[in-house]
Amino acid sequence: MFKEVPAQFDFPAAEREILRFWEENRIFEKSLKQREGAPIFVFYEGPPTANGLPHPGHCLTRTIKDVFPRYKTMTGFYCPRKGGWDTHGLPVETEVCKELGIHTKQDIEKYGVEKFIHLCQQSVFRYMKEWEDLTRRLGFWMDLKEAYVTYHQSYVESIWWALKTLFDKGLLYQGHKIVWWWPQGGTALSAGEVGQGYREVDDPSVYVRFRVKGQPKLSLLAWTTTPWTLPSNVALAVHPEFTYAQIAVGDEEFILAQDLIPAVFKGLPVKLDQDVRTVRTMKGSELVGMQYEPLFSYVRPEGGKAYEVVTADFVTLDTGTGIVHIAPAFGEDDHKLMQEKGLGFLQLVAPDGRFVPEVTDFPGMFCKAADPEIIRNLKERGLLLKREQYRHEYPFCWRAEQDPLIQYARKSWFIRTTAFREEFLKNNEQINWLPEHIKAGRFGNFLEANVDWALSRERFWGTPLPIWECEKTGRQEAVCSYAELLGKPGVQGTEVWEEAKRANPGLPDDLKVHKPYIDAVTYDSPFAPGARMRRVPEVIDVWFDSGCMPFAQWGYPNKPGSEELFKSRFPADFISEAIDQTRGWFYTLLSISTMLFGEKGARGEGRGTREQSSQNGDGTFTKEYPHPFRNCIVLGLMSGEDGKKLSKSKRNYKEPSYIFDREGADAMRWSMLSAQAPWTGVRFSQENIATDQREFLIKLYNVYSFFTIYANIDGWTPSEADAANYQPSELDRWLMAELQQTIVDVRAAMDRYENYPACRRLVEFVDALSNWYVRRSRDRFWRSGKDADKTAAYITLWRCLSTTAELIAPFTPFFAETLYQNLVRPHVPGAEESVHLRKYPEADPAAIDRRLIEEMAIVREIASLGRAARMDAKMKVRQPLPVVELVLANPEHRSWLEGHLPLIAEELNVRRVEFAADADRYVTYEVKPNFKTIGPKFGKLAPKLKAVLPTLNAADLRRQLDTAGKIALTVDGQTLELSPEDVQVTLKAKEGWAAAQGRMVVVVLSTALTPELKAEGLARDFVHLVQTARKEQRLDYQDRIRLRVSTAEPVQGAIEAFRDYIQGETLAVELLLEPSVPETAHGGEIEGTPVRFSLEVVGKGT
RNA sequence: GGGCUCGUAGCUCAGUUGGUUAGAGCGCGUCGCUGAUAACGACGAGGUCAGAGGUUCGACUCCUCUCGGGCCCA
Repeated sequence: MFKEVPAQFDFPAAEREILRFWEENRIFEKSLKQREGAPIFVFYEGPPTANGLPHPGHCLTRTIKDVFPRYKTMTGFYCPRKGGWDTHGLPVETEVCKELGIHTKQDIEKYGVEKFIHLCQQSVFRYMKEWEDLTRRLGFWMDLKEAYVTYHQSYVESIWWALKTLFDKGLLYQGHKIVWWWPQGGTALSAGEVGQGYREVDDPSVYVRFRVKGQPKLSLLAWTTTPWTLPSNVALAVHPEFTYAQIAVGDEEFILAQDLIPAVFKGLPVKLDQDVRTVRTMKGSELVGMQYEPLFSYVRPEGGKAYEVVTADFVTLDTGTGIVHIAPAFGEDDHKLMQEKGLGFLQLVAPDGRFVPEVTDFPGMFCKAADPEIIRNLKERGLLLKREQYRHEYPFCWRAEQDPLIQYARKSWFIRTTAFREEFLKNNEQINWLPEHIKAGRFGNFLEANVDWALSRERFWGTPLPIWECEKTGRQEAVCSYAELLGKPGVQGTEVWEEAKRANPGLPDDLKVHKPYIDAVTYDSPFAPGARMRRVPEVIDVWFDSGCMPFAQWGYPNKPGSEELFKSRFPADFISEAIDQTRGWFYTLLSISTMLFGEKGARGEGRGTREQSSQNGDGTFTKEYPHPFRNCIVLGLMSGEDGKKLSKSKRNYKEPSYIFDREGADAMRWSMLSAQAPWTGVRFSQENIATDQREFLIKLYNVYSFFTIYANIDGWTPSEADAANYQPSELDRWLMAELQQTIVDVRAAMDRYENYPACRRLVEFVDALSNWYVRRSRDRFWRSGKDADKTAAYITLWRCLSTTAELIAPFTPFFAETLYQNLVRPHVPGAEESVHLRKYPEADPAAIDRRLIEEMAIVREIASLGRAARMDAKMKVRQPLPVVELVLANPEHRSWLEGHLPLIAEELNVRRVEFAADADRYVTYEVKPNFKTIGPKFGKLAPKLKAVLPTLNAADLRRQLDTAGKIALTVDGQTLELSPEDVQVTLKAKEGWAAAQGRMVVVVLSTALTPELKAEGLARDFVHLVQTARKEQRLDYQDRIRLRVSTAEPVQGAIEAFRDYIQGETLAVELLLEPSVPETAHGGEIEGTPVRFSLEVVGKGT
């Protein structure tokens, strides 16, 4: 017996039970264990940060990350899945700040760095439970116990190793450059971080007069959207090739780009044609060296020229005046220009974003907040020409959304990634990106435009930059582990950590490699006698942490045993994250890996051959591209139910747990996997999840339920004996052929990392199973008794469901388990404990009868057309008809169909199916060209051929084709010869028949009814009424009944005539025709004749 | 301003190397079937495949431009 399957299935409850089963029996662990020694399939988990709550978008990520490892495991690979957590950086620091109610860097220092770090460490796993719950409930199999954690000492030391490697090669350097600066946070941010904080804002945009020296009436007009940088102005830039005009307006004169005059004076009370007079025009190059009076003269720039016009190629005519205000402290172009032209430098804003005291008009004001004051000041002094609002994208801190970033000249640490640009591209070229356009598109472009990585952060909770500096000489060296540090001569300061640990024994030891403890550690300088080496104060960009995970997750190379682990699991075969990681994780992984292990890596110049790594003579390790990942699915961003960004506060999505409790995890997974390609930006919708569940899981469930009901009635279970005597019907063979083809197709798609086509194929199969096989086989199961045919049906359906359970296991692991535990495990000796310990189905090519599949497709089309014809003729399916005639477009199909006529007859409820003897009565033929073949063959004649064909006698053409195998005709004076594949013969049903046409066949119904057929129709109607009543009375399937009927002619006669049939169908041991039946009886009517009947149970079972 | 990407039915989405008749599901309407079914089937309405050019015998598909959305960058 199979366990009874309830009519109403509670997916969530079943899933919870299966979760318990998996955990109690350690199925995941076993699935790994049994593949030890098999070829490895390497998966890298991109670490999430657990200090925020997971949302539906993470369900997509985690589903995709789960389905391929599961698939690979079932297909024979060993696929360990080590989890990971990203724990450092600004996201953590800002969360802690919010709780403490503090904001700026000074606040943190006042609060105490040591206490602050402790809070950061404690907050890292704030939502760990939610993440673990989501992971577990979704059925994402992942080793969370052994997860790597980026703040752990071994992880940090791996990063140190990487940084030391780069440092020793001169690839890690300190530079004075313009960085994106977060004033309140007191640190620079990387390109990746800045990119996450852009927002559209209105900024002031001002046109300012720079008075030319010695000519108080003449001004150079410049434009800027950052008035706060004006006090730090050093020069003005013009384009050497543009034409500039000196114009007189009233008693004033201006210099600006000629083409921009209309735009600049727009909105001012100046009529261009009347009030403006051009004094002279000149090339930008002619303005070079012109001196002007500074707007503010708090401090004079140092180190070079100041307050004069220079040329610059970056000047454009898109906006502004064609004259650009240059402040080298606050703009990248400006800074470069300073170096090129030998300009002076002036930085009147302190690192905290406030004006320095020398700026006496606005001392201590936050620079951006001072904009209005500066504008007012300029206006009062007559230096402002015009002021507008300018709407543009401007970056804010990605973690403190109210804080604008500023471009700011600062000394910081950089990685010379630009030296590896070509290598990055070469590596990228070898990666299989899905969708493909990422490679040359977004990611490739990003690599092309590579800039040196701004690595350092002047912050607290991050991997400390492992560089110690000689206090006397300033010379530096890098350290790759705590142990190495302790081995240095004259080490001091470790007691700071030891004391903290003594005072607070609960402190994790990992903290000793963090600030402030690590900062206390100093040692004797090898560069100057008596001097100490002290660590530089910076920590590093958190994104560098995650990019190190291929080796840092193992603690490579410091940790014993890590080398083997790292090298055997490098590179990853598969990773997947959303598209926002293009400049995030995808980049950090690729760039770090290329620099460290690339063919031309920092570790040496050694080369391995393809698919080979080499241990070079100097102990370095390089690897052929691609690495560190071969295949990458880039997911689309998920939006909320309203199509907008997922937003907790807008509540535009249902919590994942809501779906898990309603539709279940499988429904969620299935929807993510089957509804669209994963890189489609998908709109999250509970309704769609429910729909997708109906389309597949519920349909499959119904088949499963059907099977168990009847198998239990007949006491059928799979047995060797039955299998040995398997006599499949044609329908059985067809279903098995479809199943095998499905296996082939699903495997092929999954091998290409294409879950979507794989799912569509499964949907198609389950539809065929449910809507054709089961429907057409219902009678075989319903029949009483047991025979070889019925057994064959059980075997077929059972095999099919069992195999389907295996096929869907990676996609919907819970329901697959439900099926397996009931259908297979108890009934097959030696069956694996779980479907997830099975091998993925392998197709049996011998069972794929392509012709049978095609034939059945035609049969299904005929059935569909027959139903359509009945509909037209208003002839319901219960009414048997004498004959249906088929007219085929392709006579070849006749032999195909001959074996299937009984099936068609039954499906269409007709006595006979015939091929029309006189087809021309019912149809006309049309011969249409097949452009796919005639296009290349005849070129320009093809459309003319199309025009000619309908003018010819189609029946003749068809005959020619039949007899001669070709058609000869003349088009445009040229004789053409058409072969059978050049044309398509189609049919059109003539008016006046109950007929329906398809591409290949016309189905004609005969609607002439004999009294006998009519009576049978009535009898069937009656059966229908009784069956409905049985269902209403909730009778058991096998209950025997006594039927009392009261009706009139012609129904009464029909019932009498078909008494045996009716009793058989309704399981009525007695059928009594009576003048009247009790009031409580069922009532209805058949073709206008009233019928009343009652039924009572007289026996159970057979 | 630049790059990438998307624009197909009321909604959510498919659409294989270009082939002349563009599909599915949901929703809507009509009809039908059902003792596995929270179902199912048939039919119908609903599309200038964002728009304009171009290449081609032939364009939803390839190219160019424009418009609109998204993402990324400046």
